[in-house]
Amino acid sequence: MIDQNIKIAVDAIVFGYEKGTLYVLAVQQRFGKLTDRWVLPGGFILNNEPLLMAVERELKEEAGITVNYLEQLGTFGDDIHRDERFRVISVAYFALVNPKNFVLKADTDAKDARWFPVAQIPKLGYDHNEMVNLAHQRLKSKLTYQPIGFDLLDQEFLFSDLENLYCSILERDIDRRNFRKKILSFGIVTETDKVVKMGASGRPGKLFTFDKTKYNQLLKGNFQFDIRFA
Amino acid sequence: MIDQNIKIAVDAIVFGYEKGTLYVLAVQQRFGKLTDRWVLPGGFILNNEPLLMAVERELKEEAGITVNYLEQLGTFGDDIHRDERFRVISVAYFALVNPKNFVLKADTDAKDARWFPVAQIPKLGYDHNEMVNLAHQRLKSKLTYQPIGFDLLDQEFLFSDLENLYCSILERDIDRRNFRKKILSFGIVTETDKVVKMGASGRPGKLFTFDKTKYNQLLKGNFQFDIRFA
DNA sequence: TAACTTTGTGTTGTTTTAACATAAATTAAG
DNA sequence: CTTAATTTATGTTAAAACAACACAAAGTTA
Repeated sequence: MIDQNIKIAVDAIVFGYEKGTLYVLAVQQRFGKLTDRWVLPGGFILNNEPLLMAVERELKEEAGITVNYLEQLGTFGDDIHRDERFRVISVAYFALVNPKNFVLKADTDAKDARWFPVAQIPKLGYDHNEMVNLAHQRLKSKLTYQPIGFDLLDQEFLFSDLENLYCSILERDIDRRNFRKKILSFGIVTETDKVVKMGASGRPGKLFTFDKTKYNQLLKGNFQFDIRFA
Repeated sequence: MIDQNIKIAVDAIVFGYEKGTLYVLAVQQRFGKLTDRWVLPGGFILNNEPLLMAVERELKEEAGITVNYLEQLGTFGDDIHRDERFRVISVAYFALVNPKNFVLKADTDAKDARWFPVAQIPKLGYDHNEMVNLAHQRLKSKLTYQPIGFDLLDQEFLFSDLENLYCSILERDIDRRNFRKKILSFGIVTETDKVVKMGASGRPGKLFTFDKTKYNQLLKGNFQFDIRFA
């Protein structure tokens, strides 16, 4: 009665940030015709597996990572001949992770797994470059109205780390003083009593943490996280 | 090799607005076990049919309408037993239409098609109530940062229509004077020379139109449509 | 012709934002 | 050990945006 020959896959665009550079995770295919080419981590879902679980499983299998943040990005299925064997519709997920927390390991399915700077992503298989672009846009816009930047940083961070993250992802200058004032005014970032001397010279800075509990409380009221200025 | 027994469907949450009330389109199932129950318009996609095209086709078939605005909302597939026969994953689309432009007709697949006020949506089949809720939220938030309200109105409208639309969808009072000032300041709404006497008494009002061309021009710069105030 | 209804417009105080400079704590170099 | 360099930390001010508010104009109804 219903004659559909379509398979469903999930793919993940995993962003990592380190020292001023934004990275995307890609894996090298081990199986199939086009072995060796780079693609986003992902794969077919199992019959009884929820979509989110499928993404998490694939990330574990192909790169050995667990993410800090994960949300659905969108479903790509109009490229009807993206796979030669049958039509594939892929549900793409957008993920954030702190690369420091993991050593990438290409486990089961992937031959290799690597971080590529977003500015230098190779030609990927399928419509994956398109997905990365969409995800990148999403990241940029979400950064301004949701406190997801913290999911890319260490739990304890210097204010300058946060500031640099915003600058480099949004690709523009931010006034350090206004930025700090604004962020602190929300009351969702708290100062620890730890002081750390970064890299080389300069005055040591205090470490800060993101207070998620406080943020969730505020959300119940009509608080709006919002960072946008020149 | 890949043993997937999953079917893919599309569903649409179609919003219509008329005289202060926001409506959602639902259709009554004609086929299947659970005949007569209300669901969102939608259905299985064809093997070679792009997702968007599938939605458009279903809307045509089940209700005889074409929409003004259509975008992907999200993919719902975790409710593994939503259909008894096999797992169904559904890509939901969010659509806006002006109900005046169409007479609903339940064509091929549906027994009936009706507008339900969002405040009084019956229990729908599958996870469709959940979809409606998500879409409703999306509508509310998009209204503030994208000029999609116009897709719910006539091409020529009174300022009070626009204002009432915002008030009723966002469910709050808006200062008429500040609202008008703000909208006009964008320069994307132009005054026609037509004057119309609404309903009964009161001073006649000028008709306005949304200048989409101008809006697209502005978008190329760094214009941001944004309406949010008390 | 008076009361009512709806459209149309301007001002003002308050808040938010943008722009900007200097002091404090440390390291590196001479 | 003194000076230069580097990084953190902090406050002020002018300009812009926002919120709150009231009254005149054009028509209809009683």
